[in-house]
Amino acid sequence: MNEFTAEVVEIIGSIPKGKVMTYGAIARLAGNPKGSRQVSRILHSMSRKYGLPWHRVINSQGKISLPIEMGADEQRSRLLDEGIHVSDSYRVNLKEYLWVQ
DNA sequence: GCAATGACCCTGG
DNA sequence: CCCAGGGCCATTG
Repeated sequence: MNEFTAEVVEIIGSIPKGKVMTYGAIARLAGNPKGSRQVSRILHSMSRKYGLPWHRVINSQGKISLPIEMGADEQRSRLLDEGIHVSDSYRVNLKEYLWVQ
């Protein structure tokens, strides 16, 4: 596992309950501003293995990016359980829930 | 080695 | 707010 991947895992693991972060922000903090797609891939392949809070990661539009068939509903309910409001159209208010260091 | 593939992002319109 | 187009880049086949 390379430096970037390790950083991404570290950052995602640091997102507190009740907050969310975007793919782009994570990529920037990990040192690769243009690696948002890689972040999604890492999430897809290693979230279970590293016990990462994958549900706290959404896209820059503040929407759940995970396709329905891949578990968007599960992600939505997990966020709701943490007190994060998610609209019927899978949108989250970033102003309110974005995790900024 | 080359082409296709994304849990993306930004800019306009 | 929604849509289209172009850009990005490591992983896959």
